[in-house]
Amino acid sequence: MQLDDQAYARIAKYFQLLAEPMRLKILNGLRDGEKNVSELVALSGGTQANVSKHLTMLSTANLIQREARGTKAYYSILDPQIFDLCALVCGQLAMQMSTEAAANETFISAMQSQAT
Amino acid sequence: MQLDDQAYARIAKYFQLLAEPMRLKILNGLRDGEKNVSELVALSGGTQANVSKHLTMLSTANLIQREARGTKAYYSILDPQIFDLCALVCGQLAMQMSTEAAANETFISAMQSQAT
DNA sequence: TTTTTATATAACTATATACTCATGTAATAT
DNA sequence: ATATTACATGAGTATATAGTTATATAAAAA
Repeated sequence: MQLDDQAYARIAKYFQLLAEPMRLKILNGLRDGEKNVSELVALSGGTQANVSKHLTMLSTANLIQREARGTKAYYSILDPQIFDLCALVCGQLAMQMSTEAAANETFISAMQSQAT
Repeated sequence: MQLDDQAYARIAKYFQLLAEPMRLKILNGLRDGEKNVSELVALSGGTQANVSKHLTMLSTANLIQREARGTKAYYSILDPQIFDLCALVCGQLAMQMSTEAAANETFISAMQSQAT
């Protein structure tokens, strides 16, 4: 696939949105349906200002949707495929970790067999 | 899914690796097999120092593999699933763009029908 | 109308990171 | 031995961004 610089920039910007723990937490919090800002603040453990900023970012990028009802603002996932992305990464990391675990075990038993 | 803070941090770091145009370009350059640094420098249009740094990062994170042969260093993709990630994002962006395009067309035809 | 509740945002700080330039290092060639 | 080629890396700079604090805004309640 041949991509121009603008395409790389766009894809990178998309990944950048997912490259923050707090945003991932927020997105994961929205997995089972819409939540308002206060709920997400409680759920994430972040400050109101910070959560609100992340929500604005995600909303601007059309990853989530905002709907104001009364004094509250409800956010919801726009494209659930985000979770496919996260699942892929999780699988990838799980594999890395199990590989490391296997290496550790090898290392440990090697150490043990060397022990006097 | 309940994830602890460390898990979010790890997933975020993984996405961070994919959140740079130059790294995406390099990874895409490795899609059809191993390449050495000079080849990747030529292909990406970056400087040798910068490409080398990105390669070190990707290699440290076990996204790619390094093999030195003579004075050259050949890099190759370790887990081709990265491309699944990119494909998902590309699909997502394509959809966004077509939505925007549709909106633009609606806008344009609305404008045209208003024209005197 | 005043107060309260819920959310957004501006100003600021601290940190991370992409990049460049210069230099180090190691293998091959002369 | 010296030079060359290929790559890695340290130092320094510029920029982006996550976070905090304080404040603005807007709807609902008193």
